Amino acid sequence: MSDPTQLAFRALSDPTRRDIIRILSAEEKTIAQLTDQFDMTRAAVKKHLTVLSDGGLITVEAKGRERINRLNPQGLGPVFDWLQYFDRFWDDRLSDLKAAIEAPNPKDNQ
Amino acid sequence: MSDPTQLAFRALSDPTRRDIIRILSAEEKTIAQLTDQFDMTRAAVKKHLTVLSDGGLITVEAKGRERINRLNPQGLGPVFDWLQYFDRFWDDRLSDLKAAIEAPNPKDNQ
DNA sequence: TTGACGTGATACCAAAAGGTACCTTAAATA
DNA sequence: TATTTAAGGTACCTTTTGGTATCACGTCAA
Repeated sequence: MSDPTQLAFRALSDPTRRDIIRILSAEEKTIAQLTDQFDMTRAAVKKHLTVLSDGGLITVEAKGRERINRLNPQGLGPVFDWLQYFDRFWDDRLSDLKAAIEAPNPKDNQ
Repeated sequence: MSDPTQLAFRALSDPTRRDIIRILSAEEKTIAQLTDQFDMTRAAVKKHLTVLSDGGLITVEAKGRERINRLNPQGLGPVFDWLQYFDRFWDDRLSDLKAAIEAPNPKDNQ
């Protein structure tokens, strides 16, 4: 399966994965650090991270023996693209969001 | 399972269901009419409709022996609520969307 | 270099998801 | 009323998913 939209929606469909995303939105974490916050094994957390990575929602950087997991906000792009289809139901107000999302380098103010 | 956010994300996690939502955004349909547009049985389509209904994304009206399936745009509310958490990554521009979504009676212009 | 630690990979299991087949029920109509 | 047709319900099958257990590998530090 390689459709980015499907991969992103799938990644968001699990509550643990949504929690991980929230945690990573505050601070980058290693797998072990994330595991501390859940009642499951490291292997299970790592599987979720793989799904999130496949969905483009996080990036992983190997650093020594650790793996630093970071949120990739742009990964939500396909989700917003899809949702944007429903513009008409909200009077095109959703278009504003779409434009905002697509602005380059979301995190810095340009 | 009864968490509205989870039910909505789950409903969106399948490509067939997202297609159904798009179709219903153009026009209301019976189960049989929807089945015509997919390569699967009516029972399978009906299962997807049940998931969409559980997720609050569609409404179903019994009309004689038929069931009229309609899009319920407000059902996307919990999804936007969740996504809104990431405001800061887009400079609070996502807040505008949130406000738009939460305006009463989205479909009529008030 | 030895050991502890963080991770990757694999095998395995249970439950959920997506699908079909079949039967029943309800409504429109001849 | 009898027939046809659309829909619901249930049982069942297969694949995927979420989880554990276990072992191997690379890296850091004593």
